[in-house]
Formats: sequence, structure tokens, C-alpha cells
Amino acid sequence: MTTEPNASLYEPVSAAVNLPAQERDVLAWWDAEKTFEATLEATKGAPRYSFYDGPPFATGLPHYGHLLAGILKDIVPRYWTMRGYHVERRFGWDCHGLPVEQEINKQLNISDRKQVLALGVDTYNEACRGIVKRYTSEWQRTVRRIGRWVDMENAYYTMDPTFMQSVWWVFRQLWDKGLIYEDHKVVHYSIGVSTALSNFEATQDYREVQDPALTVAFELEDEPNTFVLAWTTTPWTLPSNLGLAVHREHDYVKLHDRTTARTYYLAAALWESVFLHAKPKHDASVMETVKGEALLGRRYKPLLPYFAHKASEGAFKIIHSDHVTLDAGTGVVHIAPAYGEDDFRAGKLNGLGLVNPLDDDGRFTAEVPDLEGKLPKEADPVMIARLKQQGSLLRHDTVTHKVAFCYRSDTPLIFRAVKSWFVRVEAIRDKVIAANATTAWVPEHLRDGRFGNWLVGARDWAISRNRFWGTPLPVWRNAEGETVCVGSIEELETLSGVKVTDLHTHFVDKITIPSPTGKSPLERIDPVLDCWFESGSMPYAQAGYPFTNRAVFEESFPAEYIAEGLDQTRGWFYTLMVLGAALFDKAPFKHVVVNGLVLAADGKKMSKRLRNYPDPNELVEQHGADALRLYLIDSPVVRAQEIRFNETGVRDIVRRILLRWWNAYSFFVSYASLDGFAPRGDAKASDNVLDRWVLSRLNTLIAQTNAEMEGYRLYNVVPALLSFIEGLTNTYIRFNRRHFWADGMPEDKRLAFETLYEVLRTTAKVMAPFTPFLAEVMYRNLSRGRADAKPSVHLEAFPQADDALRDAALEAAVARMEQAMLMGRNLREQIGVKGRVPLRALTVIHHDPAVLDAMRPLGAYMADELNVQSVAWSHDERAWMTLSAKANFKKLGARLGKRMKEVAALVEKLSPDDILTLEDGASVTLAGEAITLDDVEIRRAPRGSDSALMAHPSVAVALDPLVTPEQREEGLAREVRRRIQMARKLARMRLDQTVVAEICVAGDLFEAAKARVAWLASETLSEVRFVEAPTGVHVETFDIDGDALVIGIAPATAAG
RNA sequence: GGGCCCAUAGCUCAACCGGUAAGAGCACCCGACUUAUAAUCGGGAGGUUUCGGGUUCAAUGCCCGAUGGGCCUACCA
Repeated sequence: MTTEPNASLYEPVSAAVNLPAQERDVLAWWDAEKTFEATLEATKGAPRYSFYDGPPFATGLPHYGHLLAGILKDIVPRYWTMRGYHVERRFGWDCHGLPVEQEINKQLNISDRKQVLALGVDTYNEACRGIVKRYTSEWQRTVRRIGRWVDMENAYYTMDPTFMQSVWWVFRQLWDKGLIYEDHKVVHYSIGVSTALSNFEATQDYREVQDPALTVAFELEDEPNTFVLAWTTTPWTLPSNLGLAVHREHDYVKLHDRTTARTYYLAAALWESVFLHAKPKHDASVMETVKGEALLGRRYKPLLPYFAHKASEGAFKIIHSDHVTLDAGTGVVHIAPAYGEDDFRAGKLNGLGLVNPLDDDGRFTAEVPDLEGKLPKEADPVMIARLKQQGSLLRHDTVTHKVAFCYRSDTPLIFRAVKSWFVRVEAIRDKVIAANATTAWVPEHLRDGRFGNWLVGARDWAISRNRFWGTPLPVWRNAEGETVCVGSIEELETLSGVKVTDLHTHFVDKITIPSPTGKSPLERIDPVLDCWFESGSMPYAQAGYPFTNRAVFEESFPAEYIAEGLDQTRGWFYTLMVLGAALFDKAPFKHVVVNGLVLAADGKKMSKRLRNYPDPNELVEQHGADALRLYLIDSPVVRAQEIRFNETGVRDIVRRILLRWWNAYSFFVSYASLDGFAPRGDAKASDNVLDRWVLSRLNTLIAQTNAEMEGYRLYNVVPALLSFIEGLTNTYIRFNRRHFWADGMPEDKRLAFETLYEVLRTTAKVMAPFTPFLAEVMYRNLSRGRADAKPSVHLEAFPQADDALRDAALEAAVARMEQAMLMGRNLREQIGVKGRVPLRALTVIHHDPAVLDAMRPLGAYMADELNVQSVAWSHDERAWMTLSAKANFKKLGARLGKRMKEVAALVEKLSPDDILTLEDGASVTLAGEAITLDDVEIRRAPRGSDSALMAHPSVAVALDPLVTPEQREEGLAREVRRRIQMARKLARMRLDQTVVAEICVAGDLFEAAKARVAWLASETLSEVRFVEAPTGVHVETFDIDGDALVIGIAPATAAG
């Protein structure tokens, strides 16, 4: 450091700072200097810290949820970069899937599959491709503005051929492991638009509707005139009935109904509601009760003739199903495997087979001649009439329930089995759970709670979608059933002999693969992959693994860190975990920080229509990105809870943290410039107590911040920072100001500068990951003239705590001092003596002399702050206070258990001598228990005396309340001084300008002022004159406790 | 319907995963200070820790139930 003394080393700093404007300058500078790239360059070759960025859908604009996630995705990588790791950050875009198709459907006015086919899949897909990058520039702007460093230029797109090829590879891996199969899946199906709907689409619109509720009698094969009663709200599914389900553990009754002269089976718990409580009431009586178990396997006559031939294939029997409940109906569920998920599962499990007499438009086929061409809802009345006529309908009621509607065609959705491809998640569930057990979550409970539960209940994952804009399933098949799964572009080229440039359906569907055995050519099957399959493949696909970047992938898998919202439990977290476990038996990430939902200030969802939240861009321009970043990580949202977004909260961060911090910095820069201070780097050499204290606090902050960041507890960072900044401004600078005002550069002043410099520059480094802008500005200015300075704070190493500088006893002593001052001010208020009237003595009381010794160096600060003439120290507590003891419940409770109460009562009766014994370190025996000082809590209370006293567990103080006339007068003189200063200020005199102060005052004030006129003159840089009618460039009249004080200020003449 | 999370001062949040006078900040009222601070500092008021049971020597915290909110999930035919 070879800076010339007296040269102003630092850029001048204004106390009034426009943070957002400053941030914009920093952004421009980062861009110009390519600082982000420089941090990557600087860490090249260092160990990798791997971060995976979950891709957002490219179809919307960024909102607070994205901002929040973006901030979490920035802070952690910045931190680990400063810790010396190489942290690549690559943005990604989720390009495929429904949201994009929907945009295009809206644009092209398309409502169903046929229209797409009519238009041409190539045209359709290219239209989709065309809008994917629509919002990238908005995203880039916002991501940049919040200070997130991420490579958006080389972002991965899930629609890139390299990405899609890796997805194929992932699929092929699963295929080879036998984890892929094709089956039916029961899905929401819209007969209005002849297409299956995704869950997302299907649950958009639930409505209350009334449906028929039929109690239908199925006659048993082997027991004439005996029927099993089943309940259904979908009469149209009855032709497809292939089974009846009971629960094996439920009780069923066989009862005779004289009204219909038949015998029925139904659940014991429900027979009365069916026969007695409803109208018409039947004359029925129970014959016997059996377990459902006893009914299993019994066969019944097909209700309707259409599929009667299925009897030979195992249909028309009574089976067990867990989904049978006793809440409503008869405790017997009619099973139509094609038209319900539970039905499907139960049917499959029991070999009932499957019939599906609906065509793609939802109309009955010729398999059911009576209903041919009818829609399900049209079939209902026909069925009801038929059942009634054939005597199969016991009851016909109506129920009101919620039903999903098609949001496009306004028709109720039905459930219908469609062909679908699956990943056998259930087969590898244990592996997935084991992989999950290796991960660390914030908040912890999610891993085994919400997410863990989800894994435990995981079902096979349906990965195919009958759509167009997505990665095609890489399966080719011919009519004879020969099937090939293709795992790469090259393989497809080899197999087909066709050059492949793009993997979307409108390219690869044209490609056929000749049959290896000379049969008909293999064609690609129809569906595309669920886009969640693609985002789950992201760790492999972003690298193009295994075709490219093998080494990069291997180094970066699994990720050290990911961060997304709580909604990804069922989304990205899940698909990542399933694929990671399936492919590599590994969790693809080690740490995950889960953020909660950002709500508007009114607790509702943020809604563009309601305009119940501030525009993110405007907010950032108003308060700055640093403030937003701190606000968000200091909220419950980083613990996966929701946050009510409050603009005033962001403003508070600016006021409570950023401005205070800035003011400390600007204080330093202005005085350092004034004095030509140039750092030598020897702050440690200072033996000044506050210098040592603030360095200790700084190192404690560093240690805490590292510990919290290593545990990914971002929410603990801001509180520690806040208390540090508070101490820096309100204790360190406030009590140290005099040092900085000294003339010249005495050693103690120089060391104070060194200390403050060290603290500010280090704080900038500590804060760099959190408030990257402000930290950058301060660091760069404070680094001027240093040979070892980096161009940017973000190229610095994150500070490590120097334990040698940490002094817990000193931190405790200063905390006691702060407490003592607080109580001192409070006492002054109690005894009604203002701060300007000096008091004679403050006594600091603590039983431990060592504690007093530690505080002794701080006595001068206390005397000054509390305006007392002397500070006394006393360890004789009993001379000042009455002591009592109370049990330390935590300590004793663990030991004593039930005897706690007894001992606690005895502790409260301890004599002062006993307490003293304890304080001296000896023990006292109570009810046979040895009690030591640690086992009790000493309470202190003032004792009658002429001193005002206040006690706190950490320290007690007493103030001598005596005010002599002398003291009173001095107080009055200070009042006058203050008024002169004020008048000077009002007269706009320069700080160093000598003035003439003409004063008119009477009574005590006059006496006090007159007696100390020389003191007043030197304190206020004035020539004080007592006159009848003050004059000057400014004349001000003050009121001091009812007495008038008139002051006139004029500049002193040059002569003096 | 199921799962998970949440409920503490008017508002936003703490409280060392059972320990005994529940803490901040903002807002409010009063006061002080104003030679770093679009400030700052002190004081005051404000709580049956949503409600009801239970476990325990001890519950804001654990258990059960209720109420309210949120997220996820789900065709009880």
C-alpha cells in the first residue's frame, strides 16, 4: 500500500444514496467487465460445485415466485464461488407440453385433435416452436435486474435435438431395465372435443351436478331369486359391467324382502338406509350376516346381454376391492374396468377383462346395439328404462355431487381407459426411497413428510401423452407386434437408413424401420413424452449425456444444490428422483431448498386482475434488488411457508439494514478522505476496547454466516447481519466518534480507521452473495490503492473467521454495557433528571469481580453517555439489592423430575447467605439435593436507599439521584449551549465559523450561563454577549421550562 | 375425501426441537437527541400464544379433537 498520504484515496460518498440507480450502474459495469464470466474463469480447475436449474415454462412472464426462486438460485452459487468452487449456472427452458399447445390452440382456434391433424402436425409443431422464445428477453431483463448470475446465452432448451436425444437415451435405459410397459390408463376424457385431458386441464372446472343413483340388482348364478345390490351414478357404464366388488372385511347381510319377494345381499351397515329409511319403505328382514370374504368368487348372471360371452373369460364374479366403503350405496361396487380408475385396477387384479364400447367421439359402438351412436348421458335414461322393465332396478334416486367439466366444451368429463406407456415406479420404489434418504432438505420435514409420503404411495408413472409438441416416444412397431426402442439419433439413422436432423414427431414419424424378419415396416407409435419426463432427465440431457460432455456430466452429478418451490414435490423433485434412482441408483441432488408461495399482502394469491401486488419491475426500481433479496430470504418463504408480500417490508430492509450500513460506510469514507487515511492493514494491533470488540463481532458474524450457509439456512443470515450493523452504528461508531474527530493522525485514531476500514471491507465480502450490488460498490471503493484488490468483490474469497480475534468475554462485556446504559437512561427518566443535568455517580454492580474488570475499560463511554461524573464498581450485591433465588427449571427439571416442585419451593426460600454461598461457587443442600449456582436463577430487586437502582440478569446499575445546585446549573448551561448551537444552525453558519451570539435570558438560566460564559464560548465557537434585545442575521426565541431564551447570531467580524 | 404445512401484539415475524415473568421490527402515544445517519435514541401501551380436551413436576412447543387459512392430491361407485 503505497498511497500518498493526504491524497483522497476514496471516491467521495454521499450520505444520501439512490440504491436502485447505483444498482443499475453496477449492472452496467458487470456487463462491461464480464464479471460473472471472470468468476467462472477464476475458479476454473477448482473443485466443481454443481447446481441444477429447474426449467420454467417458457410461456409466461416472470412473477415473484420466479424472482424468489431466482434469488435462492443466485445466493448459494455466489457463496460457494467465493468459497473457491467452480459453479456453473446454466439457465434452462421447458419448451414442450400443454401450455405451449394451448397458446397455439388459442391462436389458431383449435379445439380438438382432428383439427390439428387436418392442419398438419408439421405446421402445428412449428407454430409451437415459434412462440417458445417469445418471452426470453423479458426473462433476461428481470433475471439480470435482480442480480442473478446465470448463463442465459447458453441456456438449454428441452426442444434441442441434443436434449431430446438424451431423453431418448434415458427412455432406452429404462426400457432395457424392463421398467417401461404399455397398458391402459383411465383418464379424464372429454367427449366434447374427443380427447383425453391432462389432470391439469381436467381439474380446472368442478361443478355440482345432479346424477341418477341406481340401486341395481344382480342375480346370483347359483342361488335363484337371490340378488346382490350394487349402487351406481353412471347407468351408462352398466353394459360394460364385468364384476361386483365387496370388501372382504365388511359385514354383509342376506335379507328377505317381502315387498319384492326376493332375497338380497348388501352391506350390513347400509341395508336399513336402503330398505327402511328411504321411500318407499320395504318390508324386509335380515336372514343372516356374512363377511365379504364369504361372497368372493361367487358368480352372477350378466345384467345385460351385450358382453355375456365374457363370462367364460372370468367376468361376472364377486371380487374384493379396497376402495369399497360403507359411506353410501350398498357396500357393493359395480365394476366397469374401462370407466374408472379403481374399477380398472380391481378388474386387472381379478382378471375380469375389459370392454370399452365407446368410440373416440364417446359414442356407443355396435357392441351395444340398443345404445349405438348415443353419448353416455343420452344412454342413461335408456338404461334406466330397460332395467326397470326387466326388474333389475330396486331404487332410482338422485344425488348431487361434484363432477369435473371440460373447460373447452362445457360437457361433463367421463373416465375412460386409453392406451398409455408407463414407468414401473412401484417396482423401484424402495430404490427411490433409499435415494431420497441421502438428501438434505430445507425445511427438513419435507424429505420424509410430504415428499417421502408421496414416494411411499407412488404409482406407476404414465409418461405418454397423445399430443404433438413434445419428445416422441422412441418406439417403432409394426402390425405384427415387432417392437424396437431407439436410444439415439445414430441408432435411428442406422436402423432406418435415413438422415435425422430433428427429433420432433413431424420429422421422425416419417421414418420407418424395416422389419428385421421381413415383415411389414415398423412405424413410430403415436404418443409423445410427458414434459415432466424431460425436465426429470435434465441432469443428463442438459449435457447431452452420454453422447457429449461425458466428463462434465460425471463431475457434476449429482447436483450439490437445487432450489424450487413447494409445488415441485410432485413435479421436478419427484421426476428427478425417480429417474436418478432408476438410472444410477442415486439421488440426483444432495441439498434442496424449498420455497413457499408468495402471496399478496392481503393474504390472497397474487392476481393480475385484482392488482393486489406491486409490479416487480417497479418495486425493484423503487427499493432496489438488494433490498428485495434480503426481504425475501428473511421471510418464512425460505422455509417453504407462504409469505404475504409487503412492500413496506422491503422498505424496512432499506431503512434498517442497507441505509444504516451505507451510513457507516459513508461516515468512514468522508472522514478517511478528510484525514488522508491510507490503510496499512494492521487493525489487529489496536488495543482499544471498542476496536477489539467490533473485530470480535465481525468474526462472530463471519463464523455464523458460514455455519448457516453450510447448512443452507438462508433465513438465519439476515437477523445476524441486522444485529451486527446495529452494533456497528449504534455502539462502535457512536461511541468512537471522538476518535475520528481528533486532530491530525494520532495512533489511536489511525487504528480506529484501520479497524473500521477492515470491518467495512470485510462486511462487504460477507454480504456479497446476499446484496451483490451494495457489496460491490463498497468493496471497490474501499479497495482503492490496494495491490491485493480484486476487480470485483465477487472474485474475493469468502471470509473465514479468525478465532484469535473473537473474544466472547468482551462481547459479553459490551452487551452488559449496552444493557447498563439502557437502564441508566431509564433510571434518569424515573427520577426525572434530564440527560443534560450531570449526575454524580453511576455504580455498576455485579457479583463477579471478573465481569466488572471486563467492563471497566468501558466506563468512560458509560460516563459520557449517561452524563455522570464518575463510574463506580461494586461486587457487593447485598449492599444494593435484595437477592432471591428461583429454580432453574430446565437444569433441575431434567434431574429431579417429580421432585421439581418441592425443590423449587425450597429454592425460593433460600436465605441471602445461602445465595451468597452459591455465588461463591459452593453448593447448598436442599431436600438432599446438592444445589449449585447453575441450578438457580438469581433475582435482584432494588432495596430502599437514596439511589435509584435497576437490575437485569446480566448486570445492575445504580444512579446517584442527588442533584446539587451546582449540577443543576451545569445542566442549565448545557441547555443554553444547545440552543446556541441550534441558533447557529438556523443562522446557517458554517461549522468552523466564529460567530457573535447575543443572548437575552433571566433568572437561573442567566446565572448558569454567566458563570460558564467561557465554556459556552469555546463549545459553540462564539463570542457570547448578554444583551437586552439580541440582534443578528438570525434571532431565535426558545422556551426552556417556561423561561424565555432569545439568541441572536451574527458572523464575527474579521477583526474578531 | 386424503396427505402435508400454518395459526403467537393492530401488521410482518422470533422464541435454543418440553423448562417458569413470550421477544423484535413496523404502526400508535409520550419524550430525548440532532457536528455520520431522507435519521437516531429512550419510554409507554399492546398477548387467556385460535378454541376444547389430554400427557407431564413443567406445554406456545408433544398427543387427540375442533375452527380457520394454504399447498398438493383425488372419479367413494
